Amino acid sequence: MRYWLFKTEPDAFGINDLISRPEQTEHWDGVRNYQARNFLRDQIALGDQVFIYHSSCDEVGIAGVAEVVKAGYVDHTQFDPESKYYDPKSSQDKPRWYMVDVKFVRKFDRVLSLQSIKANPALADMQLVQKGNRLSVMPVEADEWNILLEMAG
DNA sequence: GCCAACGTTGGC
DNA sequence: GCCAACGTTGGC
Repeated sequence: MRYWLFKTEPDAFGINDLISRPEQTEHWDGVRNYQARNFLRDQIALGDQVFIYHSSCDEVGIAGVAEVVKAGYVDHTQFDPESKYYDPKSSQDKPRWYMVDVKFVRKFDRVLSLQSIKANPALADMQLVQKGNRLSVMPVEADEWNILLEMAG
């Protein structure tokens, strides 16, 4: 079992939206970056645990936890011309983009702020806090995961 | 295969 | 809204 961090803009889709979905489950579509795609397609497995991270908003940080309930499969939005995630260069027999399904597990009492994550020396190696990091799907080490959970209380 | 131009991300 | 950092595109 592995740990991950998924970024999302809560104005578009946040942890409260996940909670309100049927079965508190949603497919994590719209990832259009090859490195992140590779994680989704090749490495993220059923039962893996995921931090839901809110970006570009008032309270930037980790909002809670979700669990992978379906491993990587083709993101259908790439074939839909009406979708903002439409990719005209993708094709049914050679799909470019993948997604997973996640189910809500837990919402933190308060968002674990990026500020406090950066302030913890034990987390200095986290990919999230590296300069210029722009990945929307990234791995989290087990020890980092445990530290973050402890900080969240 | 290089690399400039462009678009996007995301914290501030 | 700014801007640094990065990924992608496309001409050559």
